[in-house]
Amino acid sequence: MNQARSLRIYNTLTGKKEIFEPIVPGHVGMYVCGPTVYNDAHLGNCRTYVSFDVIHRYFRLLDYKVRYVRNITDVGHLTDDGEDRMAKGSKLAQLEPMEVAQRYTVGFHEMMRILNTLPPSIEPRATGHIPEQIEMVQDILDRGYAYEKNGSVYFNVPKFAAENPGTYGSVSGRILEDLYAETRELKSQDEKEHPADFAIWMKGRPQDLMLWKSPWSVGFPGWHLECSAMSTKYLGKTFDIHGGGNDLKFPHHENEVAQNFGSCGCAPAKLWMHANMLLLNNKKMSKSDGNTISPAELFTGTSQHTSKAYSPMVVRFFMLMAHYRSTLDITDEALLAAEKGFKKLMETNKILQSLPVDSKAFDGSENDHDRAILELIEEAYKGMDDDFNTAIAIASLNEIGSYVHKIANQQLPADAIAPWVLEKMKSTFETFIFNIFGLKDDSAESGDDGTIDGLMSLILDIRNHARTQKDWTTSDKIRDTLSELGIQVKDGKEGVSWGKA
RNA sequence: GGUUUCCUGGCCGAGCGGUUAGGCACAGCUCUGCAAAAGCUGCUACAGCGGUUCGAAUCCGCUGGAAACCUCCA
Repeated sequence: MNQARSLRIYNTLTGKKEIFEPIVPGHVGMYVCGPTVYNDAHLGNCRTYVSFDVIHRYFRLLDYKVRYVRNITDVGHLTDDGEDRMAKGSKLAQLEPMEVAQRYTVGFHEMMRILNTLPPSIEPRATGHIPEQIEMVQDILDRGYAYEKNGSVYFNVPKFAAENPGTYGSVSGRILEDLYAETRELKSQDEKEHPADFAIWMKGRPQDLMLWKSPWSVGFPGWHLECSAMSTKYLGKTFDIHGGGNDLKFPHHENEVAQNFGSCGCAPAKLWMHANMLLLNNKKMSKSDGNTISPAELFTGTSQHTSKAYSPMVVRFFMLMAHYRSTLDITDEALLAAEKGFKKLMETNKILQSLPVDSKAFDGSENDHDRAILELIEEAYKGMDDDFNTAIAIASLNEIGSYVHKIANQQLPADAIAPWVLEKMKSTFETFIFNIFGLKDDSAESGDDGTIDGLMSLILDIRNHARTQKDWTTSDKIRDTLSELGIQVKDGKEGVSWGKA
């Protein structure tokens, strides 16, 4: 696998798929907006990070050196009542703000681990980059795109937009005139010269808990500044990809672009990627309005919205069945279908890997089956090349799986497929399932050291013996009892196997 | 109110002008002591109405429905 493949990625800035061309050949710099750690990660967050995890993994598969930066925001986001989120969380729980941040950061990491996402290369925290943010505020002031009022500093949107045509609104598609018309008089905007302006430094009030010294006041950085400052620090002024959830387009990403542009005169990212929302009850999942399922509820089956528990890998697979730019509706039926599909794919892979390869029969020949399979393999990669279309890739694997079963069931002779093609099928499955999709077999976990396998093989041995004696009472009792325990006995042509139902 | 997106078979979901996407469910068959598992076969849909085109789910217009953003959210 190499970078010769032509990768097309949808760019929010242009509204089109573009051929990906890295700024530095062989390298990818990618920044993804991370979570604000003031409460538990919810499933919507997970979908975005799973999406970017697959993107990260695919770049790596293509042999790019990826620097993947995903921040932790542990300061600076105000709630609608004007209170800092971190402060609010800490007051409720009688904790230091950093205790709140720490608790939920740990929880977030744990969730990312459970969902088998690779860690980012750098995970900077907003509170660890206050000097960088102050510096950026100063740069913006120096370039004349901000003004100070009573110790707070505001970004001057109209001036910036007028002097830099085509920048403000490039991410969200918003037209400044509409913003003017629409921005009604909201509370506490008295200091702003224009309603579209936004704070890049806020003077602290007595009730604020997280405060830093700056040339303008003792206060804290603005809502969007940390991403601008940290992406610049670790990826440079202009880098390849900036990603995040769809709901961050405005105002967060729009203002980020303005800040970066305003401080250095250049665009931060060439390519902006946005993952779409996870839906529940046909509405966006949202922690603020309670329309949400926590991952824990999903994994334990305690949500009112689901009939049973779904494993993290089933949830991950469910997410991959849809394209990252589509909204995805979470329903019990859809999860059930994903669970079946996931188990079948994993089972198919097991069977495939156990098929013997007759290496001496290599003669470079191809028949129709071979060509069809090679075509399907190519389609799986083409799907990924086309804006990371995991749905296409999964469909292709399923079709290849059909050949696997036909051979395993001897509906197709073992030599119907050339050995080298069979080898390629094996490696393709391994690559896609584990390296690209980031799935893992979680059916057999529970820290078992082979005891269960041994017991099962003994039990199935006894059953088999009973069957040869035509002792159906005994053999059926074994099968039925195991079934009650959630273990399914599978009688195949090649012998008996078992799995958790 | 403004901006934008979406509307695909029983369900989920690809699709970006011309082939059956795929999965789940369902039905029939094969295998099997019975069953399950597995396989095979079937199930051909694109909100409605117009238009462009040799040809449209795919492009354009209108109508209807839904959602997102415009305020913190992935």
